[in-house]
Amino acid sequence: MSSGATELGRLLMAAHRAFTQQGRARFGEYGLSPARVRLLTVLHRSPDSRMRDLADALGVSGRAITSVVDALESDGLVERKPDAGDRRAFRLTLTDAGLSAIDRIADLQHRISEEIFSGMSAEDRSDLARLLRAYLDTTRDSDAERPA
Amino acid sequence: MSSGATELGRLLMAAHRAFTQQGRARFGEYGLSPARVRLLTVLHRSPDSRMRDLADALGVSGRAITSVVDALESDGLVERKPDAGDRRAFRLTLTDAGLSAIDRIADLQHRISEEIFSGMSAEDRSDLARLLRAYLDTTRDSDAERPA
DNA sequence: TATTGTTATACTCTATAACTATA
DNA sequence: TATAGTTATAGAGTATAACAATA
Repeated sequence: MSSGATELGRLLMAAHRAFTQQGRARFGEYGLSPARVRLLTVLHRSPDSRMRDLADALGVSGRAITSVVDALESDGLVERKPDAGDRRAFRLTLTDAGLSAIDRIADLQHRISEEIFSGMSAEDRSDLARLLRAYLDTTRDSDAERPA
Repeated sequence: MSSGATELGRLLMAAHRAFTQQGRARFGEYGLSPARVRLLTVLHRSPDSRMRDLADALGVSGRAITSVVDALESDGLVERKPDAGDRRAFRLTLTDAGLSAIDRIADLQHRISEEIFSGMSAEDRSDLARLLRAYLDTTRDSDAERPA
């Protein structure tokens, strides 16, 4: 079954596309693009992160972080604050509006996901989640081996 | 377990990201961006498509198709040919170089997928493929109900 | 010297709107 | 009138490279 893996890749791409095309419009109503949602989510999990660390966590260039943070800051969702121990760096914090955005994101993710996965049985959903987690674990390992 | 669906959405996003970040660089070496790969693949499955039909199949605007086709045509991978029955329209065909690109795409997808999913057992991989297919079936149904 | 974050610049992908040529 | 595809224009997201300030 040598084409199994190829098929998996295609399925993963197709599933992602189906999922995001449903969600993009809903998030867009609140000015929440995928890149902004990802940065806010990571920042919420790791408060007071430096921009450099966010770039690493998100797997993008430092330049990309500047753009997204500029946009989020001008929308009042995050704030740059000087790093006490390193005057080159900024610490990012979520404003109250940013925390509200986090709530809205969680709510939207919940509702959209419920809608979108409602056609699958509970068992299939939990199996799918388990297998995706297993996949992510293996890629994280191979990433570590391949620091490039 | 009301957060199961939310978790699934996040996992799907993360898995897609892990997958594409591995593949993007490899495809990029051949000038094959995601949008170009998708168009070539759809065109290969539906030869002599009109641009309008490609836009619908890919779920993007007509404008986006013009850009991608311009790029592919200037790289010599596709050709615009007049539609015999409708002088407003073009039929797209893959050139020999385009067919070679299709072969390269298949080969790369195969190799990358093998690498990336090699950490999972054969059983987990086939289960994951089955569940992704099940998910895609349900979204295709709900798309049909929601022609928007 | 190395690192943090910025500015400068450019590319891909996408969108809407106005337009031309046809249907 | 409606449709196929284009040009004009714009915006998000990303990248590399050169730079400033700091480590």
